[in-house]
Amino acid sequence: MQTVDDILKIKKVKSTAIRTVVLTHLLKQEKAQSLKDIENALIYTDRSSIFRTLKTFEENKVIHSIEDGSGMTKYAVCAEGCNCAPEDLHYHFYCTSCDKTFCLFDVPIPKIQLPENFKLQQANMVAKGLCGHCNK
Amino acid sequence: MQTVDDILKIKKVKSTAIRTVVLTHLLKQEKAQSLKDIENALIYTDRSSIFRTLKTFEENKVIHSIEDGSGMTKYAVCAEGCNCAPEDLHYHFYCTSCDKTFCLFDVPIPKIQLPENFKLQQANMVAKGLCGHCNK
DNA sequence: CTTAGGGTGCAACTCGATTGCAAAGTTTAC
DNA sequence: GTAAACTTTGCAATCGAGTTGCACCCTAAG
Repeated sequence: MQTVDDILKIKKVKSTAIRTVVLTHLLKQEKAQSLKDIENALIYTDRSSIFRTLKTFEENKVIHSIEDGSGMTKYAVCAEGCNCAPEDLHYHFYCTSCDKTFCLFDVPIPKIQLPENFKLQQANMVAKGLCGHCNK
Repeated sequence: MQTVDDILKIKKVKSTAIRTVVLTHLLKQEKAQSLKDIENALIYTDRSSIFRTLKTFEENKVIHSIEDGSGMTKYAVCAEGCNCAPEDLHYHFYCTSCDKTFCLFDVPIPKIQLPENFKLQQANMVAKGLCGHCNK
C-alpha cells in the first residue's frame, strides 16, 4: 500500500507538513471534501495554505476537483493510475439531504456522442438525490 | 408556436414586464446564459430583479439552471413539456475556449446505475472541451 | 555562513450570489 | 371606488467561496 509520502513522490510534489496532513486527511474520507470541510476537520487552519496545497495537488494529479453544484468545489484523491483524462472519469453523486458528495467509481460513464467537431477534454458528471443513508 | 405569455401562463407565472423581457431574451439564445450575460444583454439592469426573476422561473420549471464549472450558474429555457425530472435531463457542453455552455438535447443520457438505496432526483452532466467553433 | 527560491501565514480583496427594506404596482374584499 | 393585503421591483448592503499580495520562514545549494 502506498503511503502519503510515496504518493507525493510519485506525483513529484515536494513533501511538506501541510501537504502530508491534508493528503492524509483526504485519503481517510469516503466523500469528497470541500476546502471548508478540510479547514474544519484539521485543527490547523489557514484557508489559503490549504487552498494552495489543493491547487498544487490538483495540478499534479494527486487529487481531482468536483463541481457538485453545492456551490463549493469538492476534492477527492485520484485513484491509483488516474491521469484525470476523460477515460478516467466517474460519476459523482451529491446527496441533497446530507450535502455529501460520493465518487461512484463502479459506475461506468458511457461514451458521449458529441456534435461534429466538438472535442471532449474532461467532464463533470454529477447525479443528485438522496444517498443510501438519507433515503429512508 | 408558443409566445412568451403562453409559456408563463402554462407554467402559472404571473406575467410582468421584467419576466417577459428576460424570457424573451432567453428564448433567443442558443447558449445557456449567466446572470451577468443577461444583465449585459438587456439595457435594463438590475441584477437582483433579474436574479429573482430567474429564481421564479426555475421554481416554476420555466428554465433550468446549469452548473458548468465556469463559476457562474447558467440558465436555459426548458424544452416544451419538460418537468426537469431525471428523464428530461440532457448533457451540457462547456467550451473552455469561448466560455459558452450548450444544451445537447440530442444526446441521450443513459440510465445511471446507482448504488443500492440511492435515489436520483436530478443530475448535472457537463462535458468540457472545445466547441465546433473553437476546435479549429 | 550566505543566498536563492519555494512554501507558509495573515490580511485584504474580488466577485457572484443573496437579502433587507421601502417604494411601486396589483389584487381582493367590502 | 377605496382601502387593505399581497406581490414585485429597485437599490444598497451583505455574504461567502475563492484568490492574491506580501512579508516571513525554512531548506537546499554554493
